[in-house]
Amino acid sequence: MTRRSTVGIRDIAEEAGVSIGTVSKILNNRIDGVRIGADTRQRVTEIAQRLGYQPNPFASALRSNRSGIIGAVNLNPGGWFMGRLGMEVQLAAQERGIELFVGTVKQRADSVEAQLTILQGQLFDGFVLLGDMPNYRGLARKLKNLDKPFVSVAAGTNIETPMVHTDEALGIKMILDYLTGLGHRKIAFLGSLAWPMVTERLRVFRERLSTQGIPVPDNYVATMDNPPYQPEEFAAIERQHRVSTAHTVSLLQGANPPTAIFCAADAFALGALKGAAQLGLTVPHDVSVTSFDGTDGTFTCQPELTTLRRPIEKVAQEAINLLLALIDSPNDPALQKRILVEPELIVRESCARPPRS
Amino acid sequence: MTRRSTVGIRDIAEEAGVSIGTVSKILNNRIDGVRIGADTRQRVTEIAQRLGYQPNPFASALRSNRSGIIGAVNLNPGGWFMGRLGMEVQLAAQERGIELFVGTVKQRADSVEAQLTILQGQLFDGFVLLGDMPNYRGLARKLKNLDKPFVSVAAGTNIETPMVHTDEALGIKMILDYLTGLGHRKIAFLGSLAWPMVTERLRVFRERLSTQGIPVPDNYVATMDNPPYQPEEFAAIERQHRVSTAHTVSLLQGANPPTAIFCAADAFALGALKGAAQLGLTVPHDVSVTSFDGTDGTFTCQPELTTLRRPIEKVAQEAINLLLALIDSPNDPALQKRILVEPELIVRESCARPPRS
DNA sequence: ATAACATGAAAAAACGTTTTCCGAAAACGT
DNA sequence: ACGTTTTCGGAAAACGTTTTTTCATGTTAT
Repeated sequence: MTRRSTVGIRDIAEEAGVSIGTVSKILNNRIDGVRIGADTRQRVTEIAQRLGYQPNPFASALRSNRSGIIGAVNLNPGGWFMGRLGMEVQLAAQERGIELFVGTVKQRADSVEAQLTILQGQLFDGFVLLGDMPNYRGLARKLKNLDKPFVSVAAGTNIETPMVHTDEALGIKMILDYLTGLGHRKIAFLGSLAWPMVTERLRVFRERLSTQGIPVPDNYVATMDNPPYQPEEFAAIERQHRVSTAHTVSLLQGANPPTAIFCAADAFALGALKGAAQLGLTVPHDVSVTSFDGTDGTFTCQPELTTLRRPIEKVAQEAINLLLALIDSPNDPALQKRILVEPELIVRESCARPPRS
Repeated sequence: MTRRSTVGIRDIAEEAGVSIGTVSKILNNRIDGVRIGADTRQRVTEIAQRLGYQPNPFASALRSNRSGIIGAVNLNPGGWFMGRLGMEVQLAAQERGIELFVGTVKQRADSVEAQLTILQGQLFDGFVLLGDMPNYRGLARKLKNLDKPFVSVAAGTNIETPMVHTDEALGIKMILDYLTGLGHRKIAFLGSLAWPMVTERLRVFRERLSTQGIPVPDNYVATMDNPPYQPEEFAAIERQHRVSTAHTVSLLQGANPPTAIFCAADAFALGALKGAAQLGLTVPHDVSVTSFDGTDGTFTCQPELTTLRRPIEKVAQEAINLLLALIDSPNDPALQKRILVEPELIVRESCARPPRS
């Protein structure tokens, strides 16, 4: 019994007494053009089953020019939200029976370039680009030249490519309405401008409050970094935490301290909690804190954070759906769209009415 | 100017006036058998460069039977540590110039089987299996039948395959010595036995304390679940948190409460922190808490946790190194080894001398 | 001077599929 | 009965590499 390396289409053909072409057509459910008798179809599928046939993905991809694999590049895999998003996107692809190859990008710009090289290889039928980075627009332009379908997911920058994102403007409005509804008028912003996305959040934050006639003094905007982009910033959770703690301390110690702190991501909110604690202040009694994203860290802390949860599974599913549609019909103008999914406000323990001073 | 779909080896050959076989040999740095003149070599590489040649991975893999891609199956991608490990393993592979395909497994047993099907396809040259699961041994046996090189990473179960893992026995000893050094004699264990790994930690915990003559009463062992395995348990961070909070409360309210709580993973330690807080107790003044893994959540909390950090980057690198070696020489008996990497005790704020009662 | 060998490169045979093209037989219409 | 379709399926070409085999040229040893 010579151990044949693997069972191939050839073996099935032999066993069934048909040609390999026929087997291929049957196994791929080809309906176009040529038809196959029900009985042969039955017999062949049965034999393939019995022999435990596993198609050789390389031969198949080589000939058909479709790999059945899609790629993902995560621009910030170390972040809590983005790390999770990578996983969910994978799950979503799996659900649809598709292989998804996640490429993790290191925190250096040249690494993104390296990933691009990979994408240039014809390994993928298409890909998703997860997250945000400075000069996202430039990156997107390069990707477009690859002319392979891709969708941008959770990118702050607005570009003219298919994308799915949380409706952040709505989310910010939800948080702010909640806060003002509690009576807050002195609301500070805490975040890092190293991400374009946070810059955008700050813009919407200001805009929304100004339409409500609520002033945002400059010293209420506590940002960790000004552009230009510091590459090492990315994913440095610990540094984010330390700096936001310090910022919170000075925010609350300054003149005319805010009664609520709007944090642009979960990691900042945990910093705010710690900063308040260091001053001996109680959240939410002395100051309210909200976070943005709603990752696991928002309920393992004390007090548990009121947060705007980005519906990460939904985002992932929409992204995969859109990409697969795009792969099927790359030129369908109806698919050149933005999908916005609604976030959810999760009210927990970190907000209360402002203290009457 | 007809737009040729992609530039191939054929174009290079034409341009250089050599045969495609020659081009292939040059581009792959083949030294065995046939030699190539230095001048042609030079010329061909130069042309390949200029034309921006990207090899077709499918053609290459089809003929050579090596894809240059390795796979990873993460058995618990939702966990803080394991989620991170998946990313690091990928980074480590990237560092070595290898593509790594991470397969995320959903929290159901049949999903693991599904992943196996993928692995059975000849897509990968080898793979790493990340993490732990009930009946790991059975899984490993099936994987062995695939006869493709693989290494087990961070698996609690001891099997006879190449593996890399943290030296957990050492780590537990480090924590326990630290705790007893502070004067603790009443040390409780908090964790979930849904993972075989935690069961093993409990065993070592008991063993070590017993050699020190320190008793571990049954009510000091607070485990979330008894086997058999509850599939949904996996990755359910929130539930872990809630239950460990409750366990801590009863631990500390019971008769003869412990003065220190050894938590078998970070998520449990955050639960312990919250449980203590709910009783109005202060950590570390009233009770000490240690955690295991040292993921990001251990410093964003209050007080910051003293933890045993598993050196995740090191583990990932060793795993990739071992796997690549194994792919090169699958039968080298010297590679059938276990690699243990040393953990690190990070002392922060959550431990102190026991209160004198 | 001739056999033996080394060197450099061309030619051709894989690799396992998918796809295109073609033909035999059966079914159908007049 | 004779063309004309339809139905089912075989034969063979492609896909872009890698690998093996073969073939010219020198070059050295006898």
